[in-house]
Amino acid sequence: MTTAAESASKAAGKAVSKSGLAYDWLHEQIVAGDLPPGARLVLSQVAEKLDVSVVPVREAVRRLEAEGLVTFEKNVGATVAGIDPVEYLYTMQTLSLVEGAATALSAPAVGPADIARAREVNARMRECLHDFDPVQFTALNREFHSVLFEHCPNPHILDLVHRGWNRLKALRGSTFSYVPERAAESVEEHEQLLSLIERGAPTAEVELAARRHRSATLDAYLARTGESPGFPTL
Amino acid sequence: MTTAAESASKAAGKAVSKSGLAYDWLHEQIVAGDLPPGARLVLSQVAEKLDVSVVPVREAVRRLEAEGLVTFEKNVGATVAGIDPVEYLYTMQTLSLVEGAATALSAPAVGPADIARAREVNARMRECLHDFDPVQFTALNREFHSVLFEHCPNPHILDLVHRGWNRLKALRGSTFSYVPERAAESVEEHEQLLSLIERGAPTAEVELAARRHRSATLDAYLARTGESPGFPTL
DNA sequence: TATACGAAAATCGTATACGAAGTCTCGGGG
DNA sequence: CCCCGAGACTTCGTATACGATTTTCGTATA
Repeated sequence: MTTAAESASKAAGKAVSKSGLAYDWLHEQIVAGDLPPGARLVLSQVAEKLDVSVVPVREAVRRLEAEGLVTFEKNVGATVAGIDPVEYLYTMQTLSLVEGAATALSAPAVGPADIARAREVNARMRECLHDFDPVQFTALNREFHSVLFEHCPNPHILDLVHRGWNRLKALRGSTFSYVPERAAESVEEHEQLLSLIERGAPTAEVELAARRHRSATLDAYLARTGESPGFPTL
Repeated sequence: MTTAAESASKAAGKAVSKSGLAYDWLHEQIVAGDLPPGARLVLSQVAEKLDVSVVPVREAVRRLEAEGLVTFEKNVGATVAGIDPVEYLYTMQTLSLVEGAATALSAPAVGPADIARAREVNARMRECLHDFDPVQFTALNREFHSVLFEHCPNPHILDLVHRGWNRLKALRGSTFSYVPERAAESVEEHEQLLSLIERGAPTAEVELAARRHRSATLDAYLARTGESPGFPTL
């Protein structure tokens, strides 16, 4: 018999312990959107599905809670977190902060090969613009930015960036995932960002540009919904 | 009989579950420095000391791991994290990033009463300068900055600030905790920071000042040890 | 003496079992 | 018809037990 656990293990190829297996499986399900926000996670059910006991599942859920991907209420249960609009604002603001820094800190280590790769990805994003393919566009967008921030030498900041992206990705399918008005602008800003990095612009300048690039999406979202942030912006 | 668990519970007054109890106790021990970096945490021993079983302790340790306060190696055990100098650099850099943002975002909500309180704390820091009392100075320093960033409306950023401070506090007693050359400067910069906030300076300006205030301590540390960061700074 | 090997101890990882707390349902009363 | 309470049901929280893995230490051998 082939359990869901085994296929998850095969897919990720990195689960070493059973708690790690449960974590990987749940993380994948949530980030991929198969477990939508608000979905309930019953420990015993997950345990049975993965053919493990509840203890490792419990541990996995607590880890996901620490990442902000699920909320865990005492004696009630775990639910996939995320649909609160204000939470979206917080996440975007935090991501704009840490991603801006990560991109700036990465910049000196970004070589011509990385630049070329990013340009290629950006070109494909342009195509998605014509084809009206938001899903692919979103995926490419993450790939583009990954190239720019993955060389960040500070692992803490890099980890925060990953967490922010994962939180956002978990919201795909919800209202916030894609702001059409921003898509075209975004592709242009990507080009400007690459130019800055290519010419070795000062760290502060790259940081500001990268931060603005993201917070502009937040602004567009706010403009579209007609909401006011209700708190200061960076 | 009075167990260590009960006294910890009484001290914090917030432990609801046993895993929460174990977490609180370990967190307090680590942050207070009673469990120095490198100390080994054996689950069964901690469990016995707190008069609970190993399962809640295990969960507490994983939570602490997520915060970066302990490292947990498979089939080996948990140790209190922290003495690596490069790790100190990463932590300080991250803290300078998030604390700068938190302070800037707090600024509009900081009222005259807060300002007055901060001034009072800063005055006491001046006294510590004369009395050569680094421990008290460090404590007051945290209190001072708490007043400035605790109004941060974004809970994610605020949480990151708390984590950073806790990590640093856990290192007290190690080489990094106190940079004498910075103490005097620091008190002056506090005054400048208060002036900025008092007059309602732009968010970006407050952020930069708060960030610089912290990263300057990092620079002083590097200057003293003669080390080079080996990676870009913000 | 240094090193390789093996057994024993220590410690973690997980399964199972039971108790505690919360939630839902259904029946009775207003 | 609506409100409310007792019971059962669901789900988490923790304890205990056992297996798996690593480390340690003694011993024999080159």
